[in-house]
Amino acid sequence: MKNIISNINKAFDHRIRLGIMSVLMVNDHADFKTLKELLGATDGNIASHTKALEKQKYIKVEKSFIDRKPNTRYIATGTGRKAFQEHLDALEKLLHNSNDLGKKE
Amino acid sequence: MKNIISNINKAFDHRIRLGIMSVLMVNDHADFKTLKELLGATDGNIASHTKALEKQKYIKVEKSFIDRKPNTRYIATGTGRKAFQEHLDALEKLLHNSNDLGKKE
DNA sequence: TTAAAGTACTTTGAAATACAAAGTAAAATA
DNA sequence: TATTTTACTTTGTATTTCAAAGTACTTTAA
Repeated sequence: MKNIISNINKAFDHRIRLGIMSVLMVNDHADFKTLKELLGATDGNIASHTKALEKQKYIKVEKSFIDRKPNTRYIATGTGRKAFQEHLDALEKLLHNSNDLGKKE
Repeated sequence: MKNIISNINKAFDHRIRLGIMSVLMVNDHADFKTLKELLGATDGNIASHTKALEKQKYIKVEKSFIDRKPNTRYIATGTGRKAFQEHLDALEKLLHNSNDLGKKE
């Protein structure tokens, strides 16, 4: 490993994306409105952050109509789950392991 | 609590700032070059991220000369340590607690 | 002793990202 | 039928991130 943050995934740097992934790890899906409320974010915010995660193939979108109204539902992909888990492991290491300069690796 | 990420500190969203704080939590100080090497970042990068943390009073800077060369040393402040610990607690909660939509809070 | 190379940063300005306001389109309500 | 609400999407600005270039020395080497 070259540096102590090399396994921290840039895609999860932002708290809203962290929140979205964290919700989608425990629930097999969540819709636009739910994410918006859970995260206290604006519409445009949810739209752009989900789009970013989608672009990375970390989540996928399913559009349908529920009660005649459009519904956008987000689901974590296998790739996304794996990437997020690896990110969490990296975080764990960064935070609990020694970045102690006294120790040589 | 209004939303599940309300206690996540925006100042620590970025992996480089996360890394800097994490290093400064276990070591009572670290200098510019050390941070740069540990984090695999460029000079300008370290300069701007430390400046951001400084602006928040989360770290402080001590400038001196070591072997006739300028040396910039960073130290986490009490405020910074507290804020970072709270951030970690919030992360812990977000990641391990239930954002399970099946459960009402 | 001066020229070239290295060290330790800081500044800068372009590129990428984040944001909320405004826009769209259909549904519910009055 | 008009008005409001719901569920998003688009847009333009504002902010942030980034590394290249700049500054101010110090060290080495001729």
